[in-house]
Amino acid sequence: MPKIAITFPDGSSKQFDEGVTGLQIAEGISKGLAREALAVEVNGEVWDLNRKIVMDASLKILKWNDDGGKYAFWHSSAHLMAAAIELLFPGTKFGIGPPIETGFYYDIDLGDHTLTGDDLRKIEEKMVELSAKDDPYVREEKTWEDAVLYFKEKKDPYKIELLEELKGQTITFYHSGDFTDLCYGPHLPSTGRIKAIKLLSVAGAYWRGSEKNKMLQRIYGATFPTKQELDQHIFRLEEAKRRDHRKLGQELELFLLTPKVGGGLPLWLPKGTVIREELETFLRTEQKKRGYLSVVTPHIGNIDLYKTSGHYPYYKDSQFTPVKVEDEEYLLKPMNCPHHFQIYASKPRSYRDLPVRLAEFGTCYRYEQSGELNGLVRVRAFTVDDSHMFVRQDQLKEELIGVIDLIKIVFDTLGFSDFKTRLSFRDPKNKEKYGGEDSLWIQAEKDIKEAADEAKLNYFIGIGEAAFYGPKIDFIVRDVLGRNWQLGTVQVDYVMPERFDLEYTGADGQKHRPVVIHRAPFGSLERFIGVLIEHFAAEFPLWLAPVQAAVLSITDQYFDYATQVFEELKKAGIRVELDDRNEKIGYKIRDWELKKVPYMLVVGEKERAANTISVRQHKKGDLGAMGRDTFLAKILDTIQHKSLTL
RNA sequence: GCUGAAGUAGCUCAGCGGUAGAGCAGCGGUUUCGUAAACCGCAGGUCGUGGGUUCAAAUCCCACCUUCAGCUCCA
Repeated sequence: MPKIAITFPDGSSKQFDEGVTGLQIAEGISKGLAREALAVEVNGEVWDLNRKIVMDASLKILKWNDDGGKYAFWHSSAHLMAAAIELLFPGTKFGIGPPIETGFYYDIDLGDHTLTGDDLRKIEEKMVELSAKDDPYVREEKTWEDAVLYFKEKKDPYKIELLEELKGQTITFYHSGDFTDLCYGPHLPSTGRIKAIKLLSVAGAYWRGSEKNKMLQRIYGATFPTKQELDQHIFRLEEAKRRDHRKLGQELELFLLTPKVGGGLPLWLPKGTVIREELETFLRTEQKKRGYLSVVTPHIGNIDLYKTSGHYPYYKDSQFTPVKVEDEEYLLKPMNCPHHFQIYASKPRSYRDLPVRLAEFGTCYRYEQSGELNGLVRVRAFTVDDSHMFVRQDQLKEELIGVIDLIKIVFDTLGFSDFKTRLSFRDPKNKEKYGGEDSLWIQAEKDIKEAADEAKLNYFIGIGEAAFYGPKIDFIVRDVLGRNWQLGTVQVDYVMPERFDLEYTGADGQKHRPVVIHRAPFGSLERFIGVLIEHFAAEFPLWLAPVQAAVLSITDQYFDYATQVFEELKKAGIRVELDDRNEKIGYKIRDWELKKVPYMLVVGEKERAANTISVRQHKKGDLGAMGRDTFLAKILDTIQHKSLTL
């Protein structure tokens, strides 16, 4: 039997018979490993455990904690679900069924039948039944023609459509029990590995993601190797719901969304406005240090501005209908740029003046489809912490790095560590979607990449994610439900300066074009605060907390002293409230705990006599008595440093 | 916009053919209390809107509006 050499992740190497499988190798190492193994990585590719290895290879056994292991687990789970569906609903046509970040889904066409919660339960039960049979997942290679024939006989048009793109290639099928699917794998050794199963929801999804296609039914599910892990997962999902910014925003009176005003048009309540203003002040201060100039522009503008900018054709579907005034048409501004360009162009600029950094918290309006609206994270009126920076080509990279630095400071200050950075480039196959000369795009994408490299950003590249006028660096944060939201953004723009004929006079006395950087560290205050609420579970750091402290008197006999403490803190600039309700102290404490107020200051006989306050910290409990000055100095310090902990 | 689900008091929810219910919040009173809910009372709703079926509709049917989940699209 010929031998092959297998190299392990630790660098060690061992000889095996040719045709050995990953599972056999795992068994050779330990029984426990073989039990936990889900898939195997062979020369960087994820393979089935029982696929034969016929060449020298580097190899890693993948378990639950490896992405590749989870991927195989959920991929196999999708097949198991499809198998169950086929048994319960014969004739179902299958779309695609991939693993996703936290589970898997399968898109299916059931004809006229709409799935109910009851159906989901039945499918789930059937899956458990099939898992108990422990059928192996068997890989089979077929010619393209045989594959098409199979699905023609099975009358599965979606699979045939998928095959169209694989013409001429060797096709792989996977069988488990009586179910067969087109699939490049990899899969678990057998269905019995899937022990804990929960189907979560069913929703519509267009075939191949296009609005023009038929809508299929998509079933989302999650599976785990053990019941404990499933329970934990369900607990996490419920925990996440508790952090939902829409729920917390209502409970804590941060903002209001009411159909009486209109969908996606948030009203900021006094407590939410505190957060908003604190964030604005924070950024304004940082920007001042960096030479930004504040400007203010109106909420509407002549439609010609947007025709010049090119927003009008590109954004047509996402703008509100123009308003007519004395034969002129005005648009609710979908962006701030054209206004800022007019400010730049209002006087001649010298190369010595550049960079010019114009900044505004500018409210923009976009007509989003009703189904897109979502709390504060997707609205129709939002305020961009916008700036347009007019720079010379030779200043561009340095300015970009400066902007990235600012965004990092913003994210750091707020404790956002779990974010992704995407370099959003245009899709070269779809050039008509974008404005401007080819050469400008090549230059802009190069500039962005170099700046990102120099700023040591850990990024990935998103093809087709660019704005129509230029490439971007996007900062993306996940919300509690695992949805990704783009917050901060930096964009390089050679197109707009051209369209608006922006100029500066160079040292050579000639006219030159500036480059524009569009940037917004928060992205929009609405979305940012929405994500922030979930990030902190509305337990904000002291500098952002709408109410920083509440003074609670034990009984009404101590109202005078409580008022004294309250006035003193108020005078020092602390956001403090006085609880002089005729209630027991336990009641008041519970109330302020639920409001997530950082500090409760309890005063009664002892405190009045000693001229102190008893400090209780949110979620932490009684910290004991403290001198009034000591407490004030402590919280002023915490606020000033924007400390994340109390 | 599309597919599906849901709309009952400020909030959370029960009622699912026989003349609207609870808890919390609010208001009035009693209580004067030491670290997560004292007690008594009062008030509060054209049951999302409009049509229909019925002797009778929150409840059944239809349309529309809004919200939620997902898809598509985006800061």
